[in-house]
Amino acid sequence: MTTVSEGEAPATPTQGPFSFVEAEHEVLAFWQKEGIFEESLAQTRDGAPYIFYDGPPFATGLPHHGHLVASTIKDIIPRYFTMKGRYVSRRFGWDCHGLPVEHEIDKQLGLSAQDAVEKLGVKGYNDACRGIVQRYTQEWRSTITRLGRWVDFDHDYKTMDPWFMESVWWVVKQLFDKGLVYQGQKIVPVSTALGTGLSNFEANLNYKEVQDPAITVLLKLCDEDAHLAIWTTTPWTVPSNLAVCVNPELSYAKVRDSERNVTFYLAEGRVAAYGERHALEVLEVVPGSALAGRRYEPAFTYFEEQRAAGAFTVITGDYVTADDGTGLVHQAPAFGEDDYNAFRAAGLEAFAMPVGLDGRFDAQVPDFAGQHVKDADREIIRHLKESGALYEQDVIVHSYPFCYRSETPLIYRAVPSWYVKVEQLKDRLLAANRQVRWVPDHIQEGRFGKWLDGARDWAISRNRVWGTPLPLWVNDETGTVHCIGSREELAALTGTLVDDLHREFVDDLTFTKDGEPGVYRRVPEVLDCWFESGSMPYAQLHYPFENAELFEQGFPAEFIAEGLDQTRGWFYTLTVLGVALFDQPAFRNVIVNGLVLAEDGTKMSKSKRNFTPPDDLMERYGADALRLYLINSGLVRAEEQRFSDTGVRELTRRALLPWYNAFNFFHTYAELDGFTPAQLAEPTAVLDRWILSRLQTLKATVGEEMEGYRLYNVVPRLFEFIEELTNVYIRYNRERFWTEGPSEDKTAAFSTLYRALLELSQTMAPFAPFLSETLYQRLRDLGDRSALPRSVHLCAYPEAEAARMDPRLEVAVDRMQQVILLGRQKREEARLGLRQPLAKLTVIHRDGTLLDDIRALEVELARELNVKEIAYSTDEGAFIRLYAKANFKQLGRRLGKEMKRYATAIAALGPEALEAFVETGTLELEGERFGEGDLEVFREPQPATEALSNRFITIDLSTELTPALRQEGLAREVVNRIQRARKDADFHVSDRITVRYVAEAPLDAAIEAHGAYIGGETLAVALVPEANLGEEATAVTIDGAALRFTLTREAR
RNA sequence: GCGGGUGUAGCAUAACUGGUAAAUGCACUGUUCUUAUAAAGCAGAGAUAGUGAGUUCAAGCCUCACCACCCGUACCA
Repeated sequence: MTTVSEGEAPATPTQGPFSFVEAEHEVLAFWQKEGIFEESLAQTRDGAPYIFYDGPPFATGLPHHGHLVASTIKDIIPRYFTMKGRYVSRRFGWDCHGLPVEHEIDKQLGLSAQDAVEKLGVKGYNDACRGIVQRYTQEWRSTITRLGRWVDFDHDYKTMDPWFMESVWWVVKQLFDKGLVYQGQKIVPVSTALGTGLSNFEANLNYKEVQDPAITVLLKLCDEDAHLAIWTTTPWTVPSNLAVCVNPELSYAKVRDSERNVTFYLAEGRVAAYGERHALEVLEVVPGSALAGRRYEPAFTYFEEQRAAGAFTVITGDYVTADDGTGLVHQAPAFGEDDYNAFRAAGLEAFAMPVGLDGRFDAQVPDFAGQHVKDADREIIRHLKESGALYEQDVIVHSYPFCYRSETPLIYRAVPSWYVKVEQLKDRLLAANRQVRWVPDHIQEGRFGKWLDGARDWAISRNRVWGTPLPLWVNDETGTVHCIGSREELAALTGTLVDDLHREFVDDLTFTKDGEPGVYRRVPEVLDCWFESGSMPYAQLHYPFENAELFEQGFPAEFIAEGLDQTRGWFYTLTVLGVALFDQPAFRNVIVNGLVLAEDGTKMSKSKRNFTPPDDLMERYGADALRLYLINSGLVRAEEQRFSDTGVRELTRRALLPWYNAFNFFHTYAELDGFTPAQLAEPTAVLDRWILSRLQTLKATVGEEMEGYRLYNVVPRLFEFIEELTNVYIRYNRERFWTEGPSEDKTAAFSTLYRALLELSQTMAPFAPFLSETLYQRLRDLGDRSALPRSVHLCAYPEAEAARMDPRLEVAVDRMQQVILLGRQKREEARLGLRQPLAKLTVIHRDGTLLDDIRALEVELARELNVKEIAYSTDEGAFIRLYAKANFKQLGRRLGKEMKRYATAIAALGPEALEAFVETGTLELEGERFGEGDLEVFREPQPATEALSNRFITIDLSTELTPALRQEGLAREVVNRIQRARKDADFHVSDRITVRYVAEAPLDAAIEAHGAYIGGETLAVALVPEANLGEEATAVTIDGAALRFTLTREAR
């Protein structure tokens, strides 16, 4: 064993504690000052393009944890492929239109959208929206940049840019020309207080338990003296009743109520329920199909003219059940989506819409005109009672959606709407989806595939103001629709060339066509903002007006990444438009991230303050730690995850800190020794070759995982490598770096550690871009700076080198570590601390080559286990016995049902049979022949030996203590106590001391015998026995013997 | 209600095409250690794998049912 026996102990690094956060800020400044991002693009400009689409976030809020996850992914993949030589342009996008912005305005003004537009005008309203859209851009830019994401903010795209909007118009026209656009009615939740339709999402925000009337109404059949019994909780829709729906598969009973003297039909399954309150006699049971097509008289006569269009007929629908009500469903197609769909399915044209967006009846229903529908319920019920149509009146408690802003009940109501025929595209959508690699893959057939499977036509129009106007002009006489696909076309038709396409610029533009009566006027709607984000691949390039070549090269995109919530959002709209326009998916690879929850498992919520804001987090732990934490979680495969600040800290502790410390160790001694990369030498030492082999494995596996977009497999590999680098390589090799004067071995050690640290920084650069850069720069500073690129991010991604791989060596080191484990175990059993030297360790394995490999690691082994001598033996028989287990995987396939029997027989095999098997490699047992690999042979110690083994290797450690060993152990204990006292006294590591002591036997003899050793270890110039030590002396007990001593610092 | 996902030690996570002592980190208990480390090393204890059934020589993994949680969708007469 070598120790630093004389001279100065190497100085510890002089800098204060390393601050990851500060270092990251320095790196950010460096990147910016030197234009490294731009350089990385310039450098790869001629490489194969790797197209990445950035999904635009809404510009109305600040970035939250979910954005950090997506941004981390969106940074890692592009950085990786850039280092692979691909040209990865990245521009940031902003989603500017849509409800959130309008809500902000409405909130500011305290007005409903309708009132606000009335007050400000379309132009004023849009100007207000425009004004707030960019409110948070600076915060976004700073947070995203702080996270280390490289993306071009200066050449961003905004969905409100006129050129972007023009491409969106072009997209609409493509669909229009393909006959995929039509007008229909969409049943939407309407807030009558705000006078506007809401999205389903908004409607879902505020459900309440309420009481509503539930009435049963009888409708007289035309061809029979009987009625149809319908049940509804919205009496106000009864005046608009146009049909009754039955399930053709259900049985319906014709019953007679003798008290009321009335006959009616209801589902057979509901007879019992109604029978509880009425005396009912079943006259006849018929299938629903028998009722289909029959006509009846409506309860109100306001829409008599609709009879010609097929109204007041019994239609059929599968959705009808006999779970509640009467099993006959009242149909008001203007007020229910099911109703509307059933009407379309039945091919009925009839339609009645007597209610305005304010929820009031209009003149079509004179009896209730001007009344709000909810207020009219009572009077309608009274009318029905008076006419005798009301059979039963009840109250039901159910959950019902309320407007989340005005707290009034929502109503469902038809709004004329423009649609894209998605259903017609379904097969092609599914085919396109099959060409996409999803991470995680279950989304392809699961969530997303199922969503496509159930796709409905897409309502793309919104009755809003702030958005891209729907480019449809309708002839006010003929009803002919003209779709405009560019500013130029608009100019050609209207004579006005506009710079902006928002409503205030195009609403008033009209045109006529030769030989056609009437004037073409624009429809009032704007586009669903999802249509715009779906158009992003084309519109961000202003395709086809500009960049046609660039676009065609880069479509579909190689890669996108967004949250699971985009299944119905961006993923969907991208796919629909990609298929509609080009019959292709819009992206080839997609990583879907999951929802970030607060630490308590609930949603992150600003009001609950159950999370640390992203910026604070990064200033406390650093962005690298955060990035690694995020990608080491289920978040990068669409699983939800509780976010824990301590988890981020943990990443620092487990990965970044040991990594930095490994570097710091290297750097300290490299500087002292003047090591430069110019001296780089090929190592020969076993552990050198070993750690470099492990480095190759790291590079190979990380590369593989990245090609499969499995970010979640990277950090575990990093942990492994860091662990081996610090706790094996450096720990076992420390002394090689301490030795004084030049030596080949020292140069090899420096070379190895340099190479490992340099390539580690390159391998980790996409994931932990800051620390990688910091360490890379400091490694680069050691030698000729021009020999390496200016930034780690300008390096080529390192590839595994086959020549440096040495699997056999990796096994040997693994076995050595097992020997160390076994040795410590043995010491533990014998209650012998590591400070007590032991005489001899014997490593036992029948394979002499393996023992030779281990012999190469003898120095390290002896030091780690504190033994004087190491012996090797291939004579396993003397120490252990063999036992065997069947290799289930291999044999199970061959033996099938016989497996169990043979497994038992194999387990019962004696040592002799196994010796023979190991010798010859074959074995015959109950008529079955077993070869190499069929059995797994394990070792266990012979009873009555001191040996210890695990499944792979065996040791024998002599635990006998000679007086000499004992004395040496005591000397080490003394060293330990003196060192602790030095530390307590705050002496510098290089301070010389004098020790005065008084010791009982046998300590006194040990100190005398090993005085030189003790002095060397503790830097004591003298060890002086001193009988009269003062009170202040340190008193300790070693092995029952007392020792008192004082330390005096020598003048330097 | 419907569709999808998840359920592994106190907590957070892992395991190749089903293959036989269920892995890791934190926390816990014990222990060791001054010369890179905001410490670290080693050992130990702790899991009826949500519950129940099925398929199989063999199930944490496949199938079915149920339960719980999450997401989406619908709330409808």
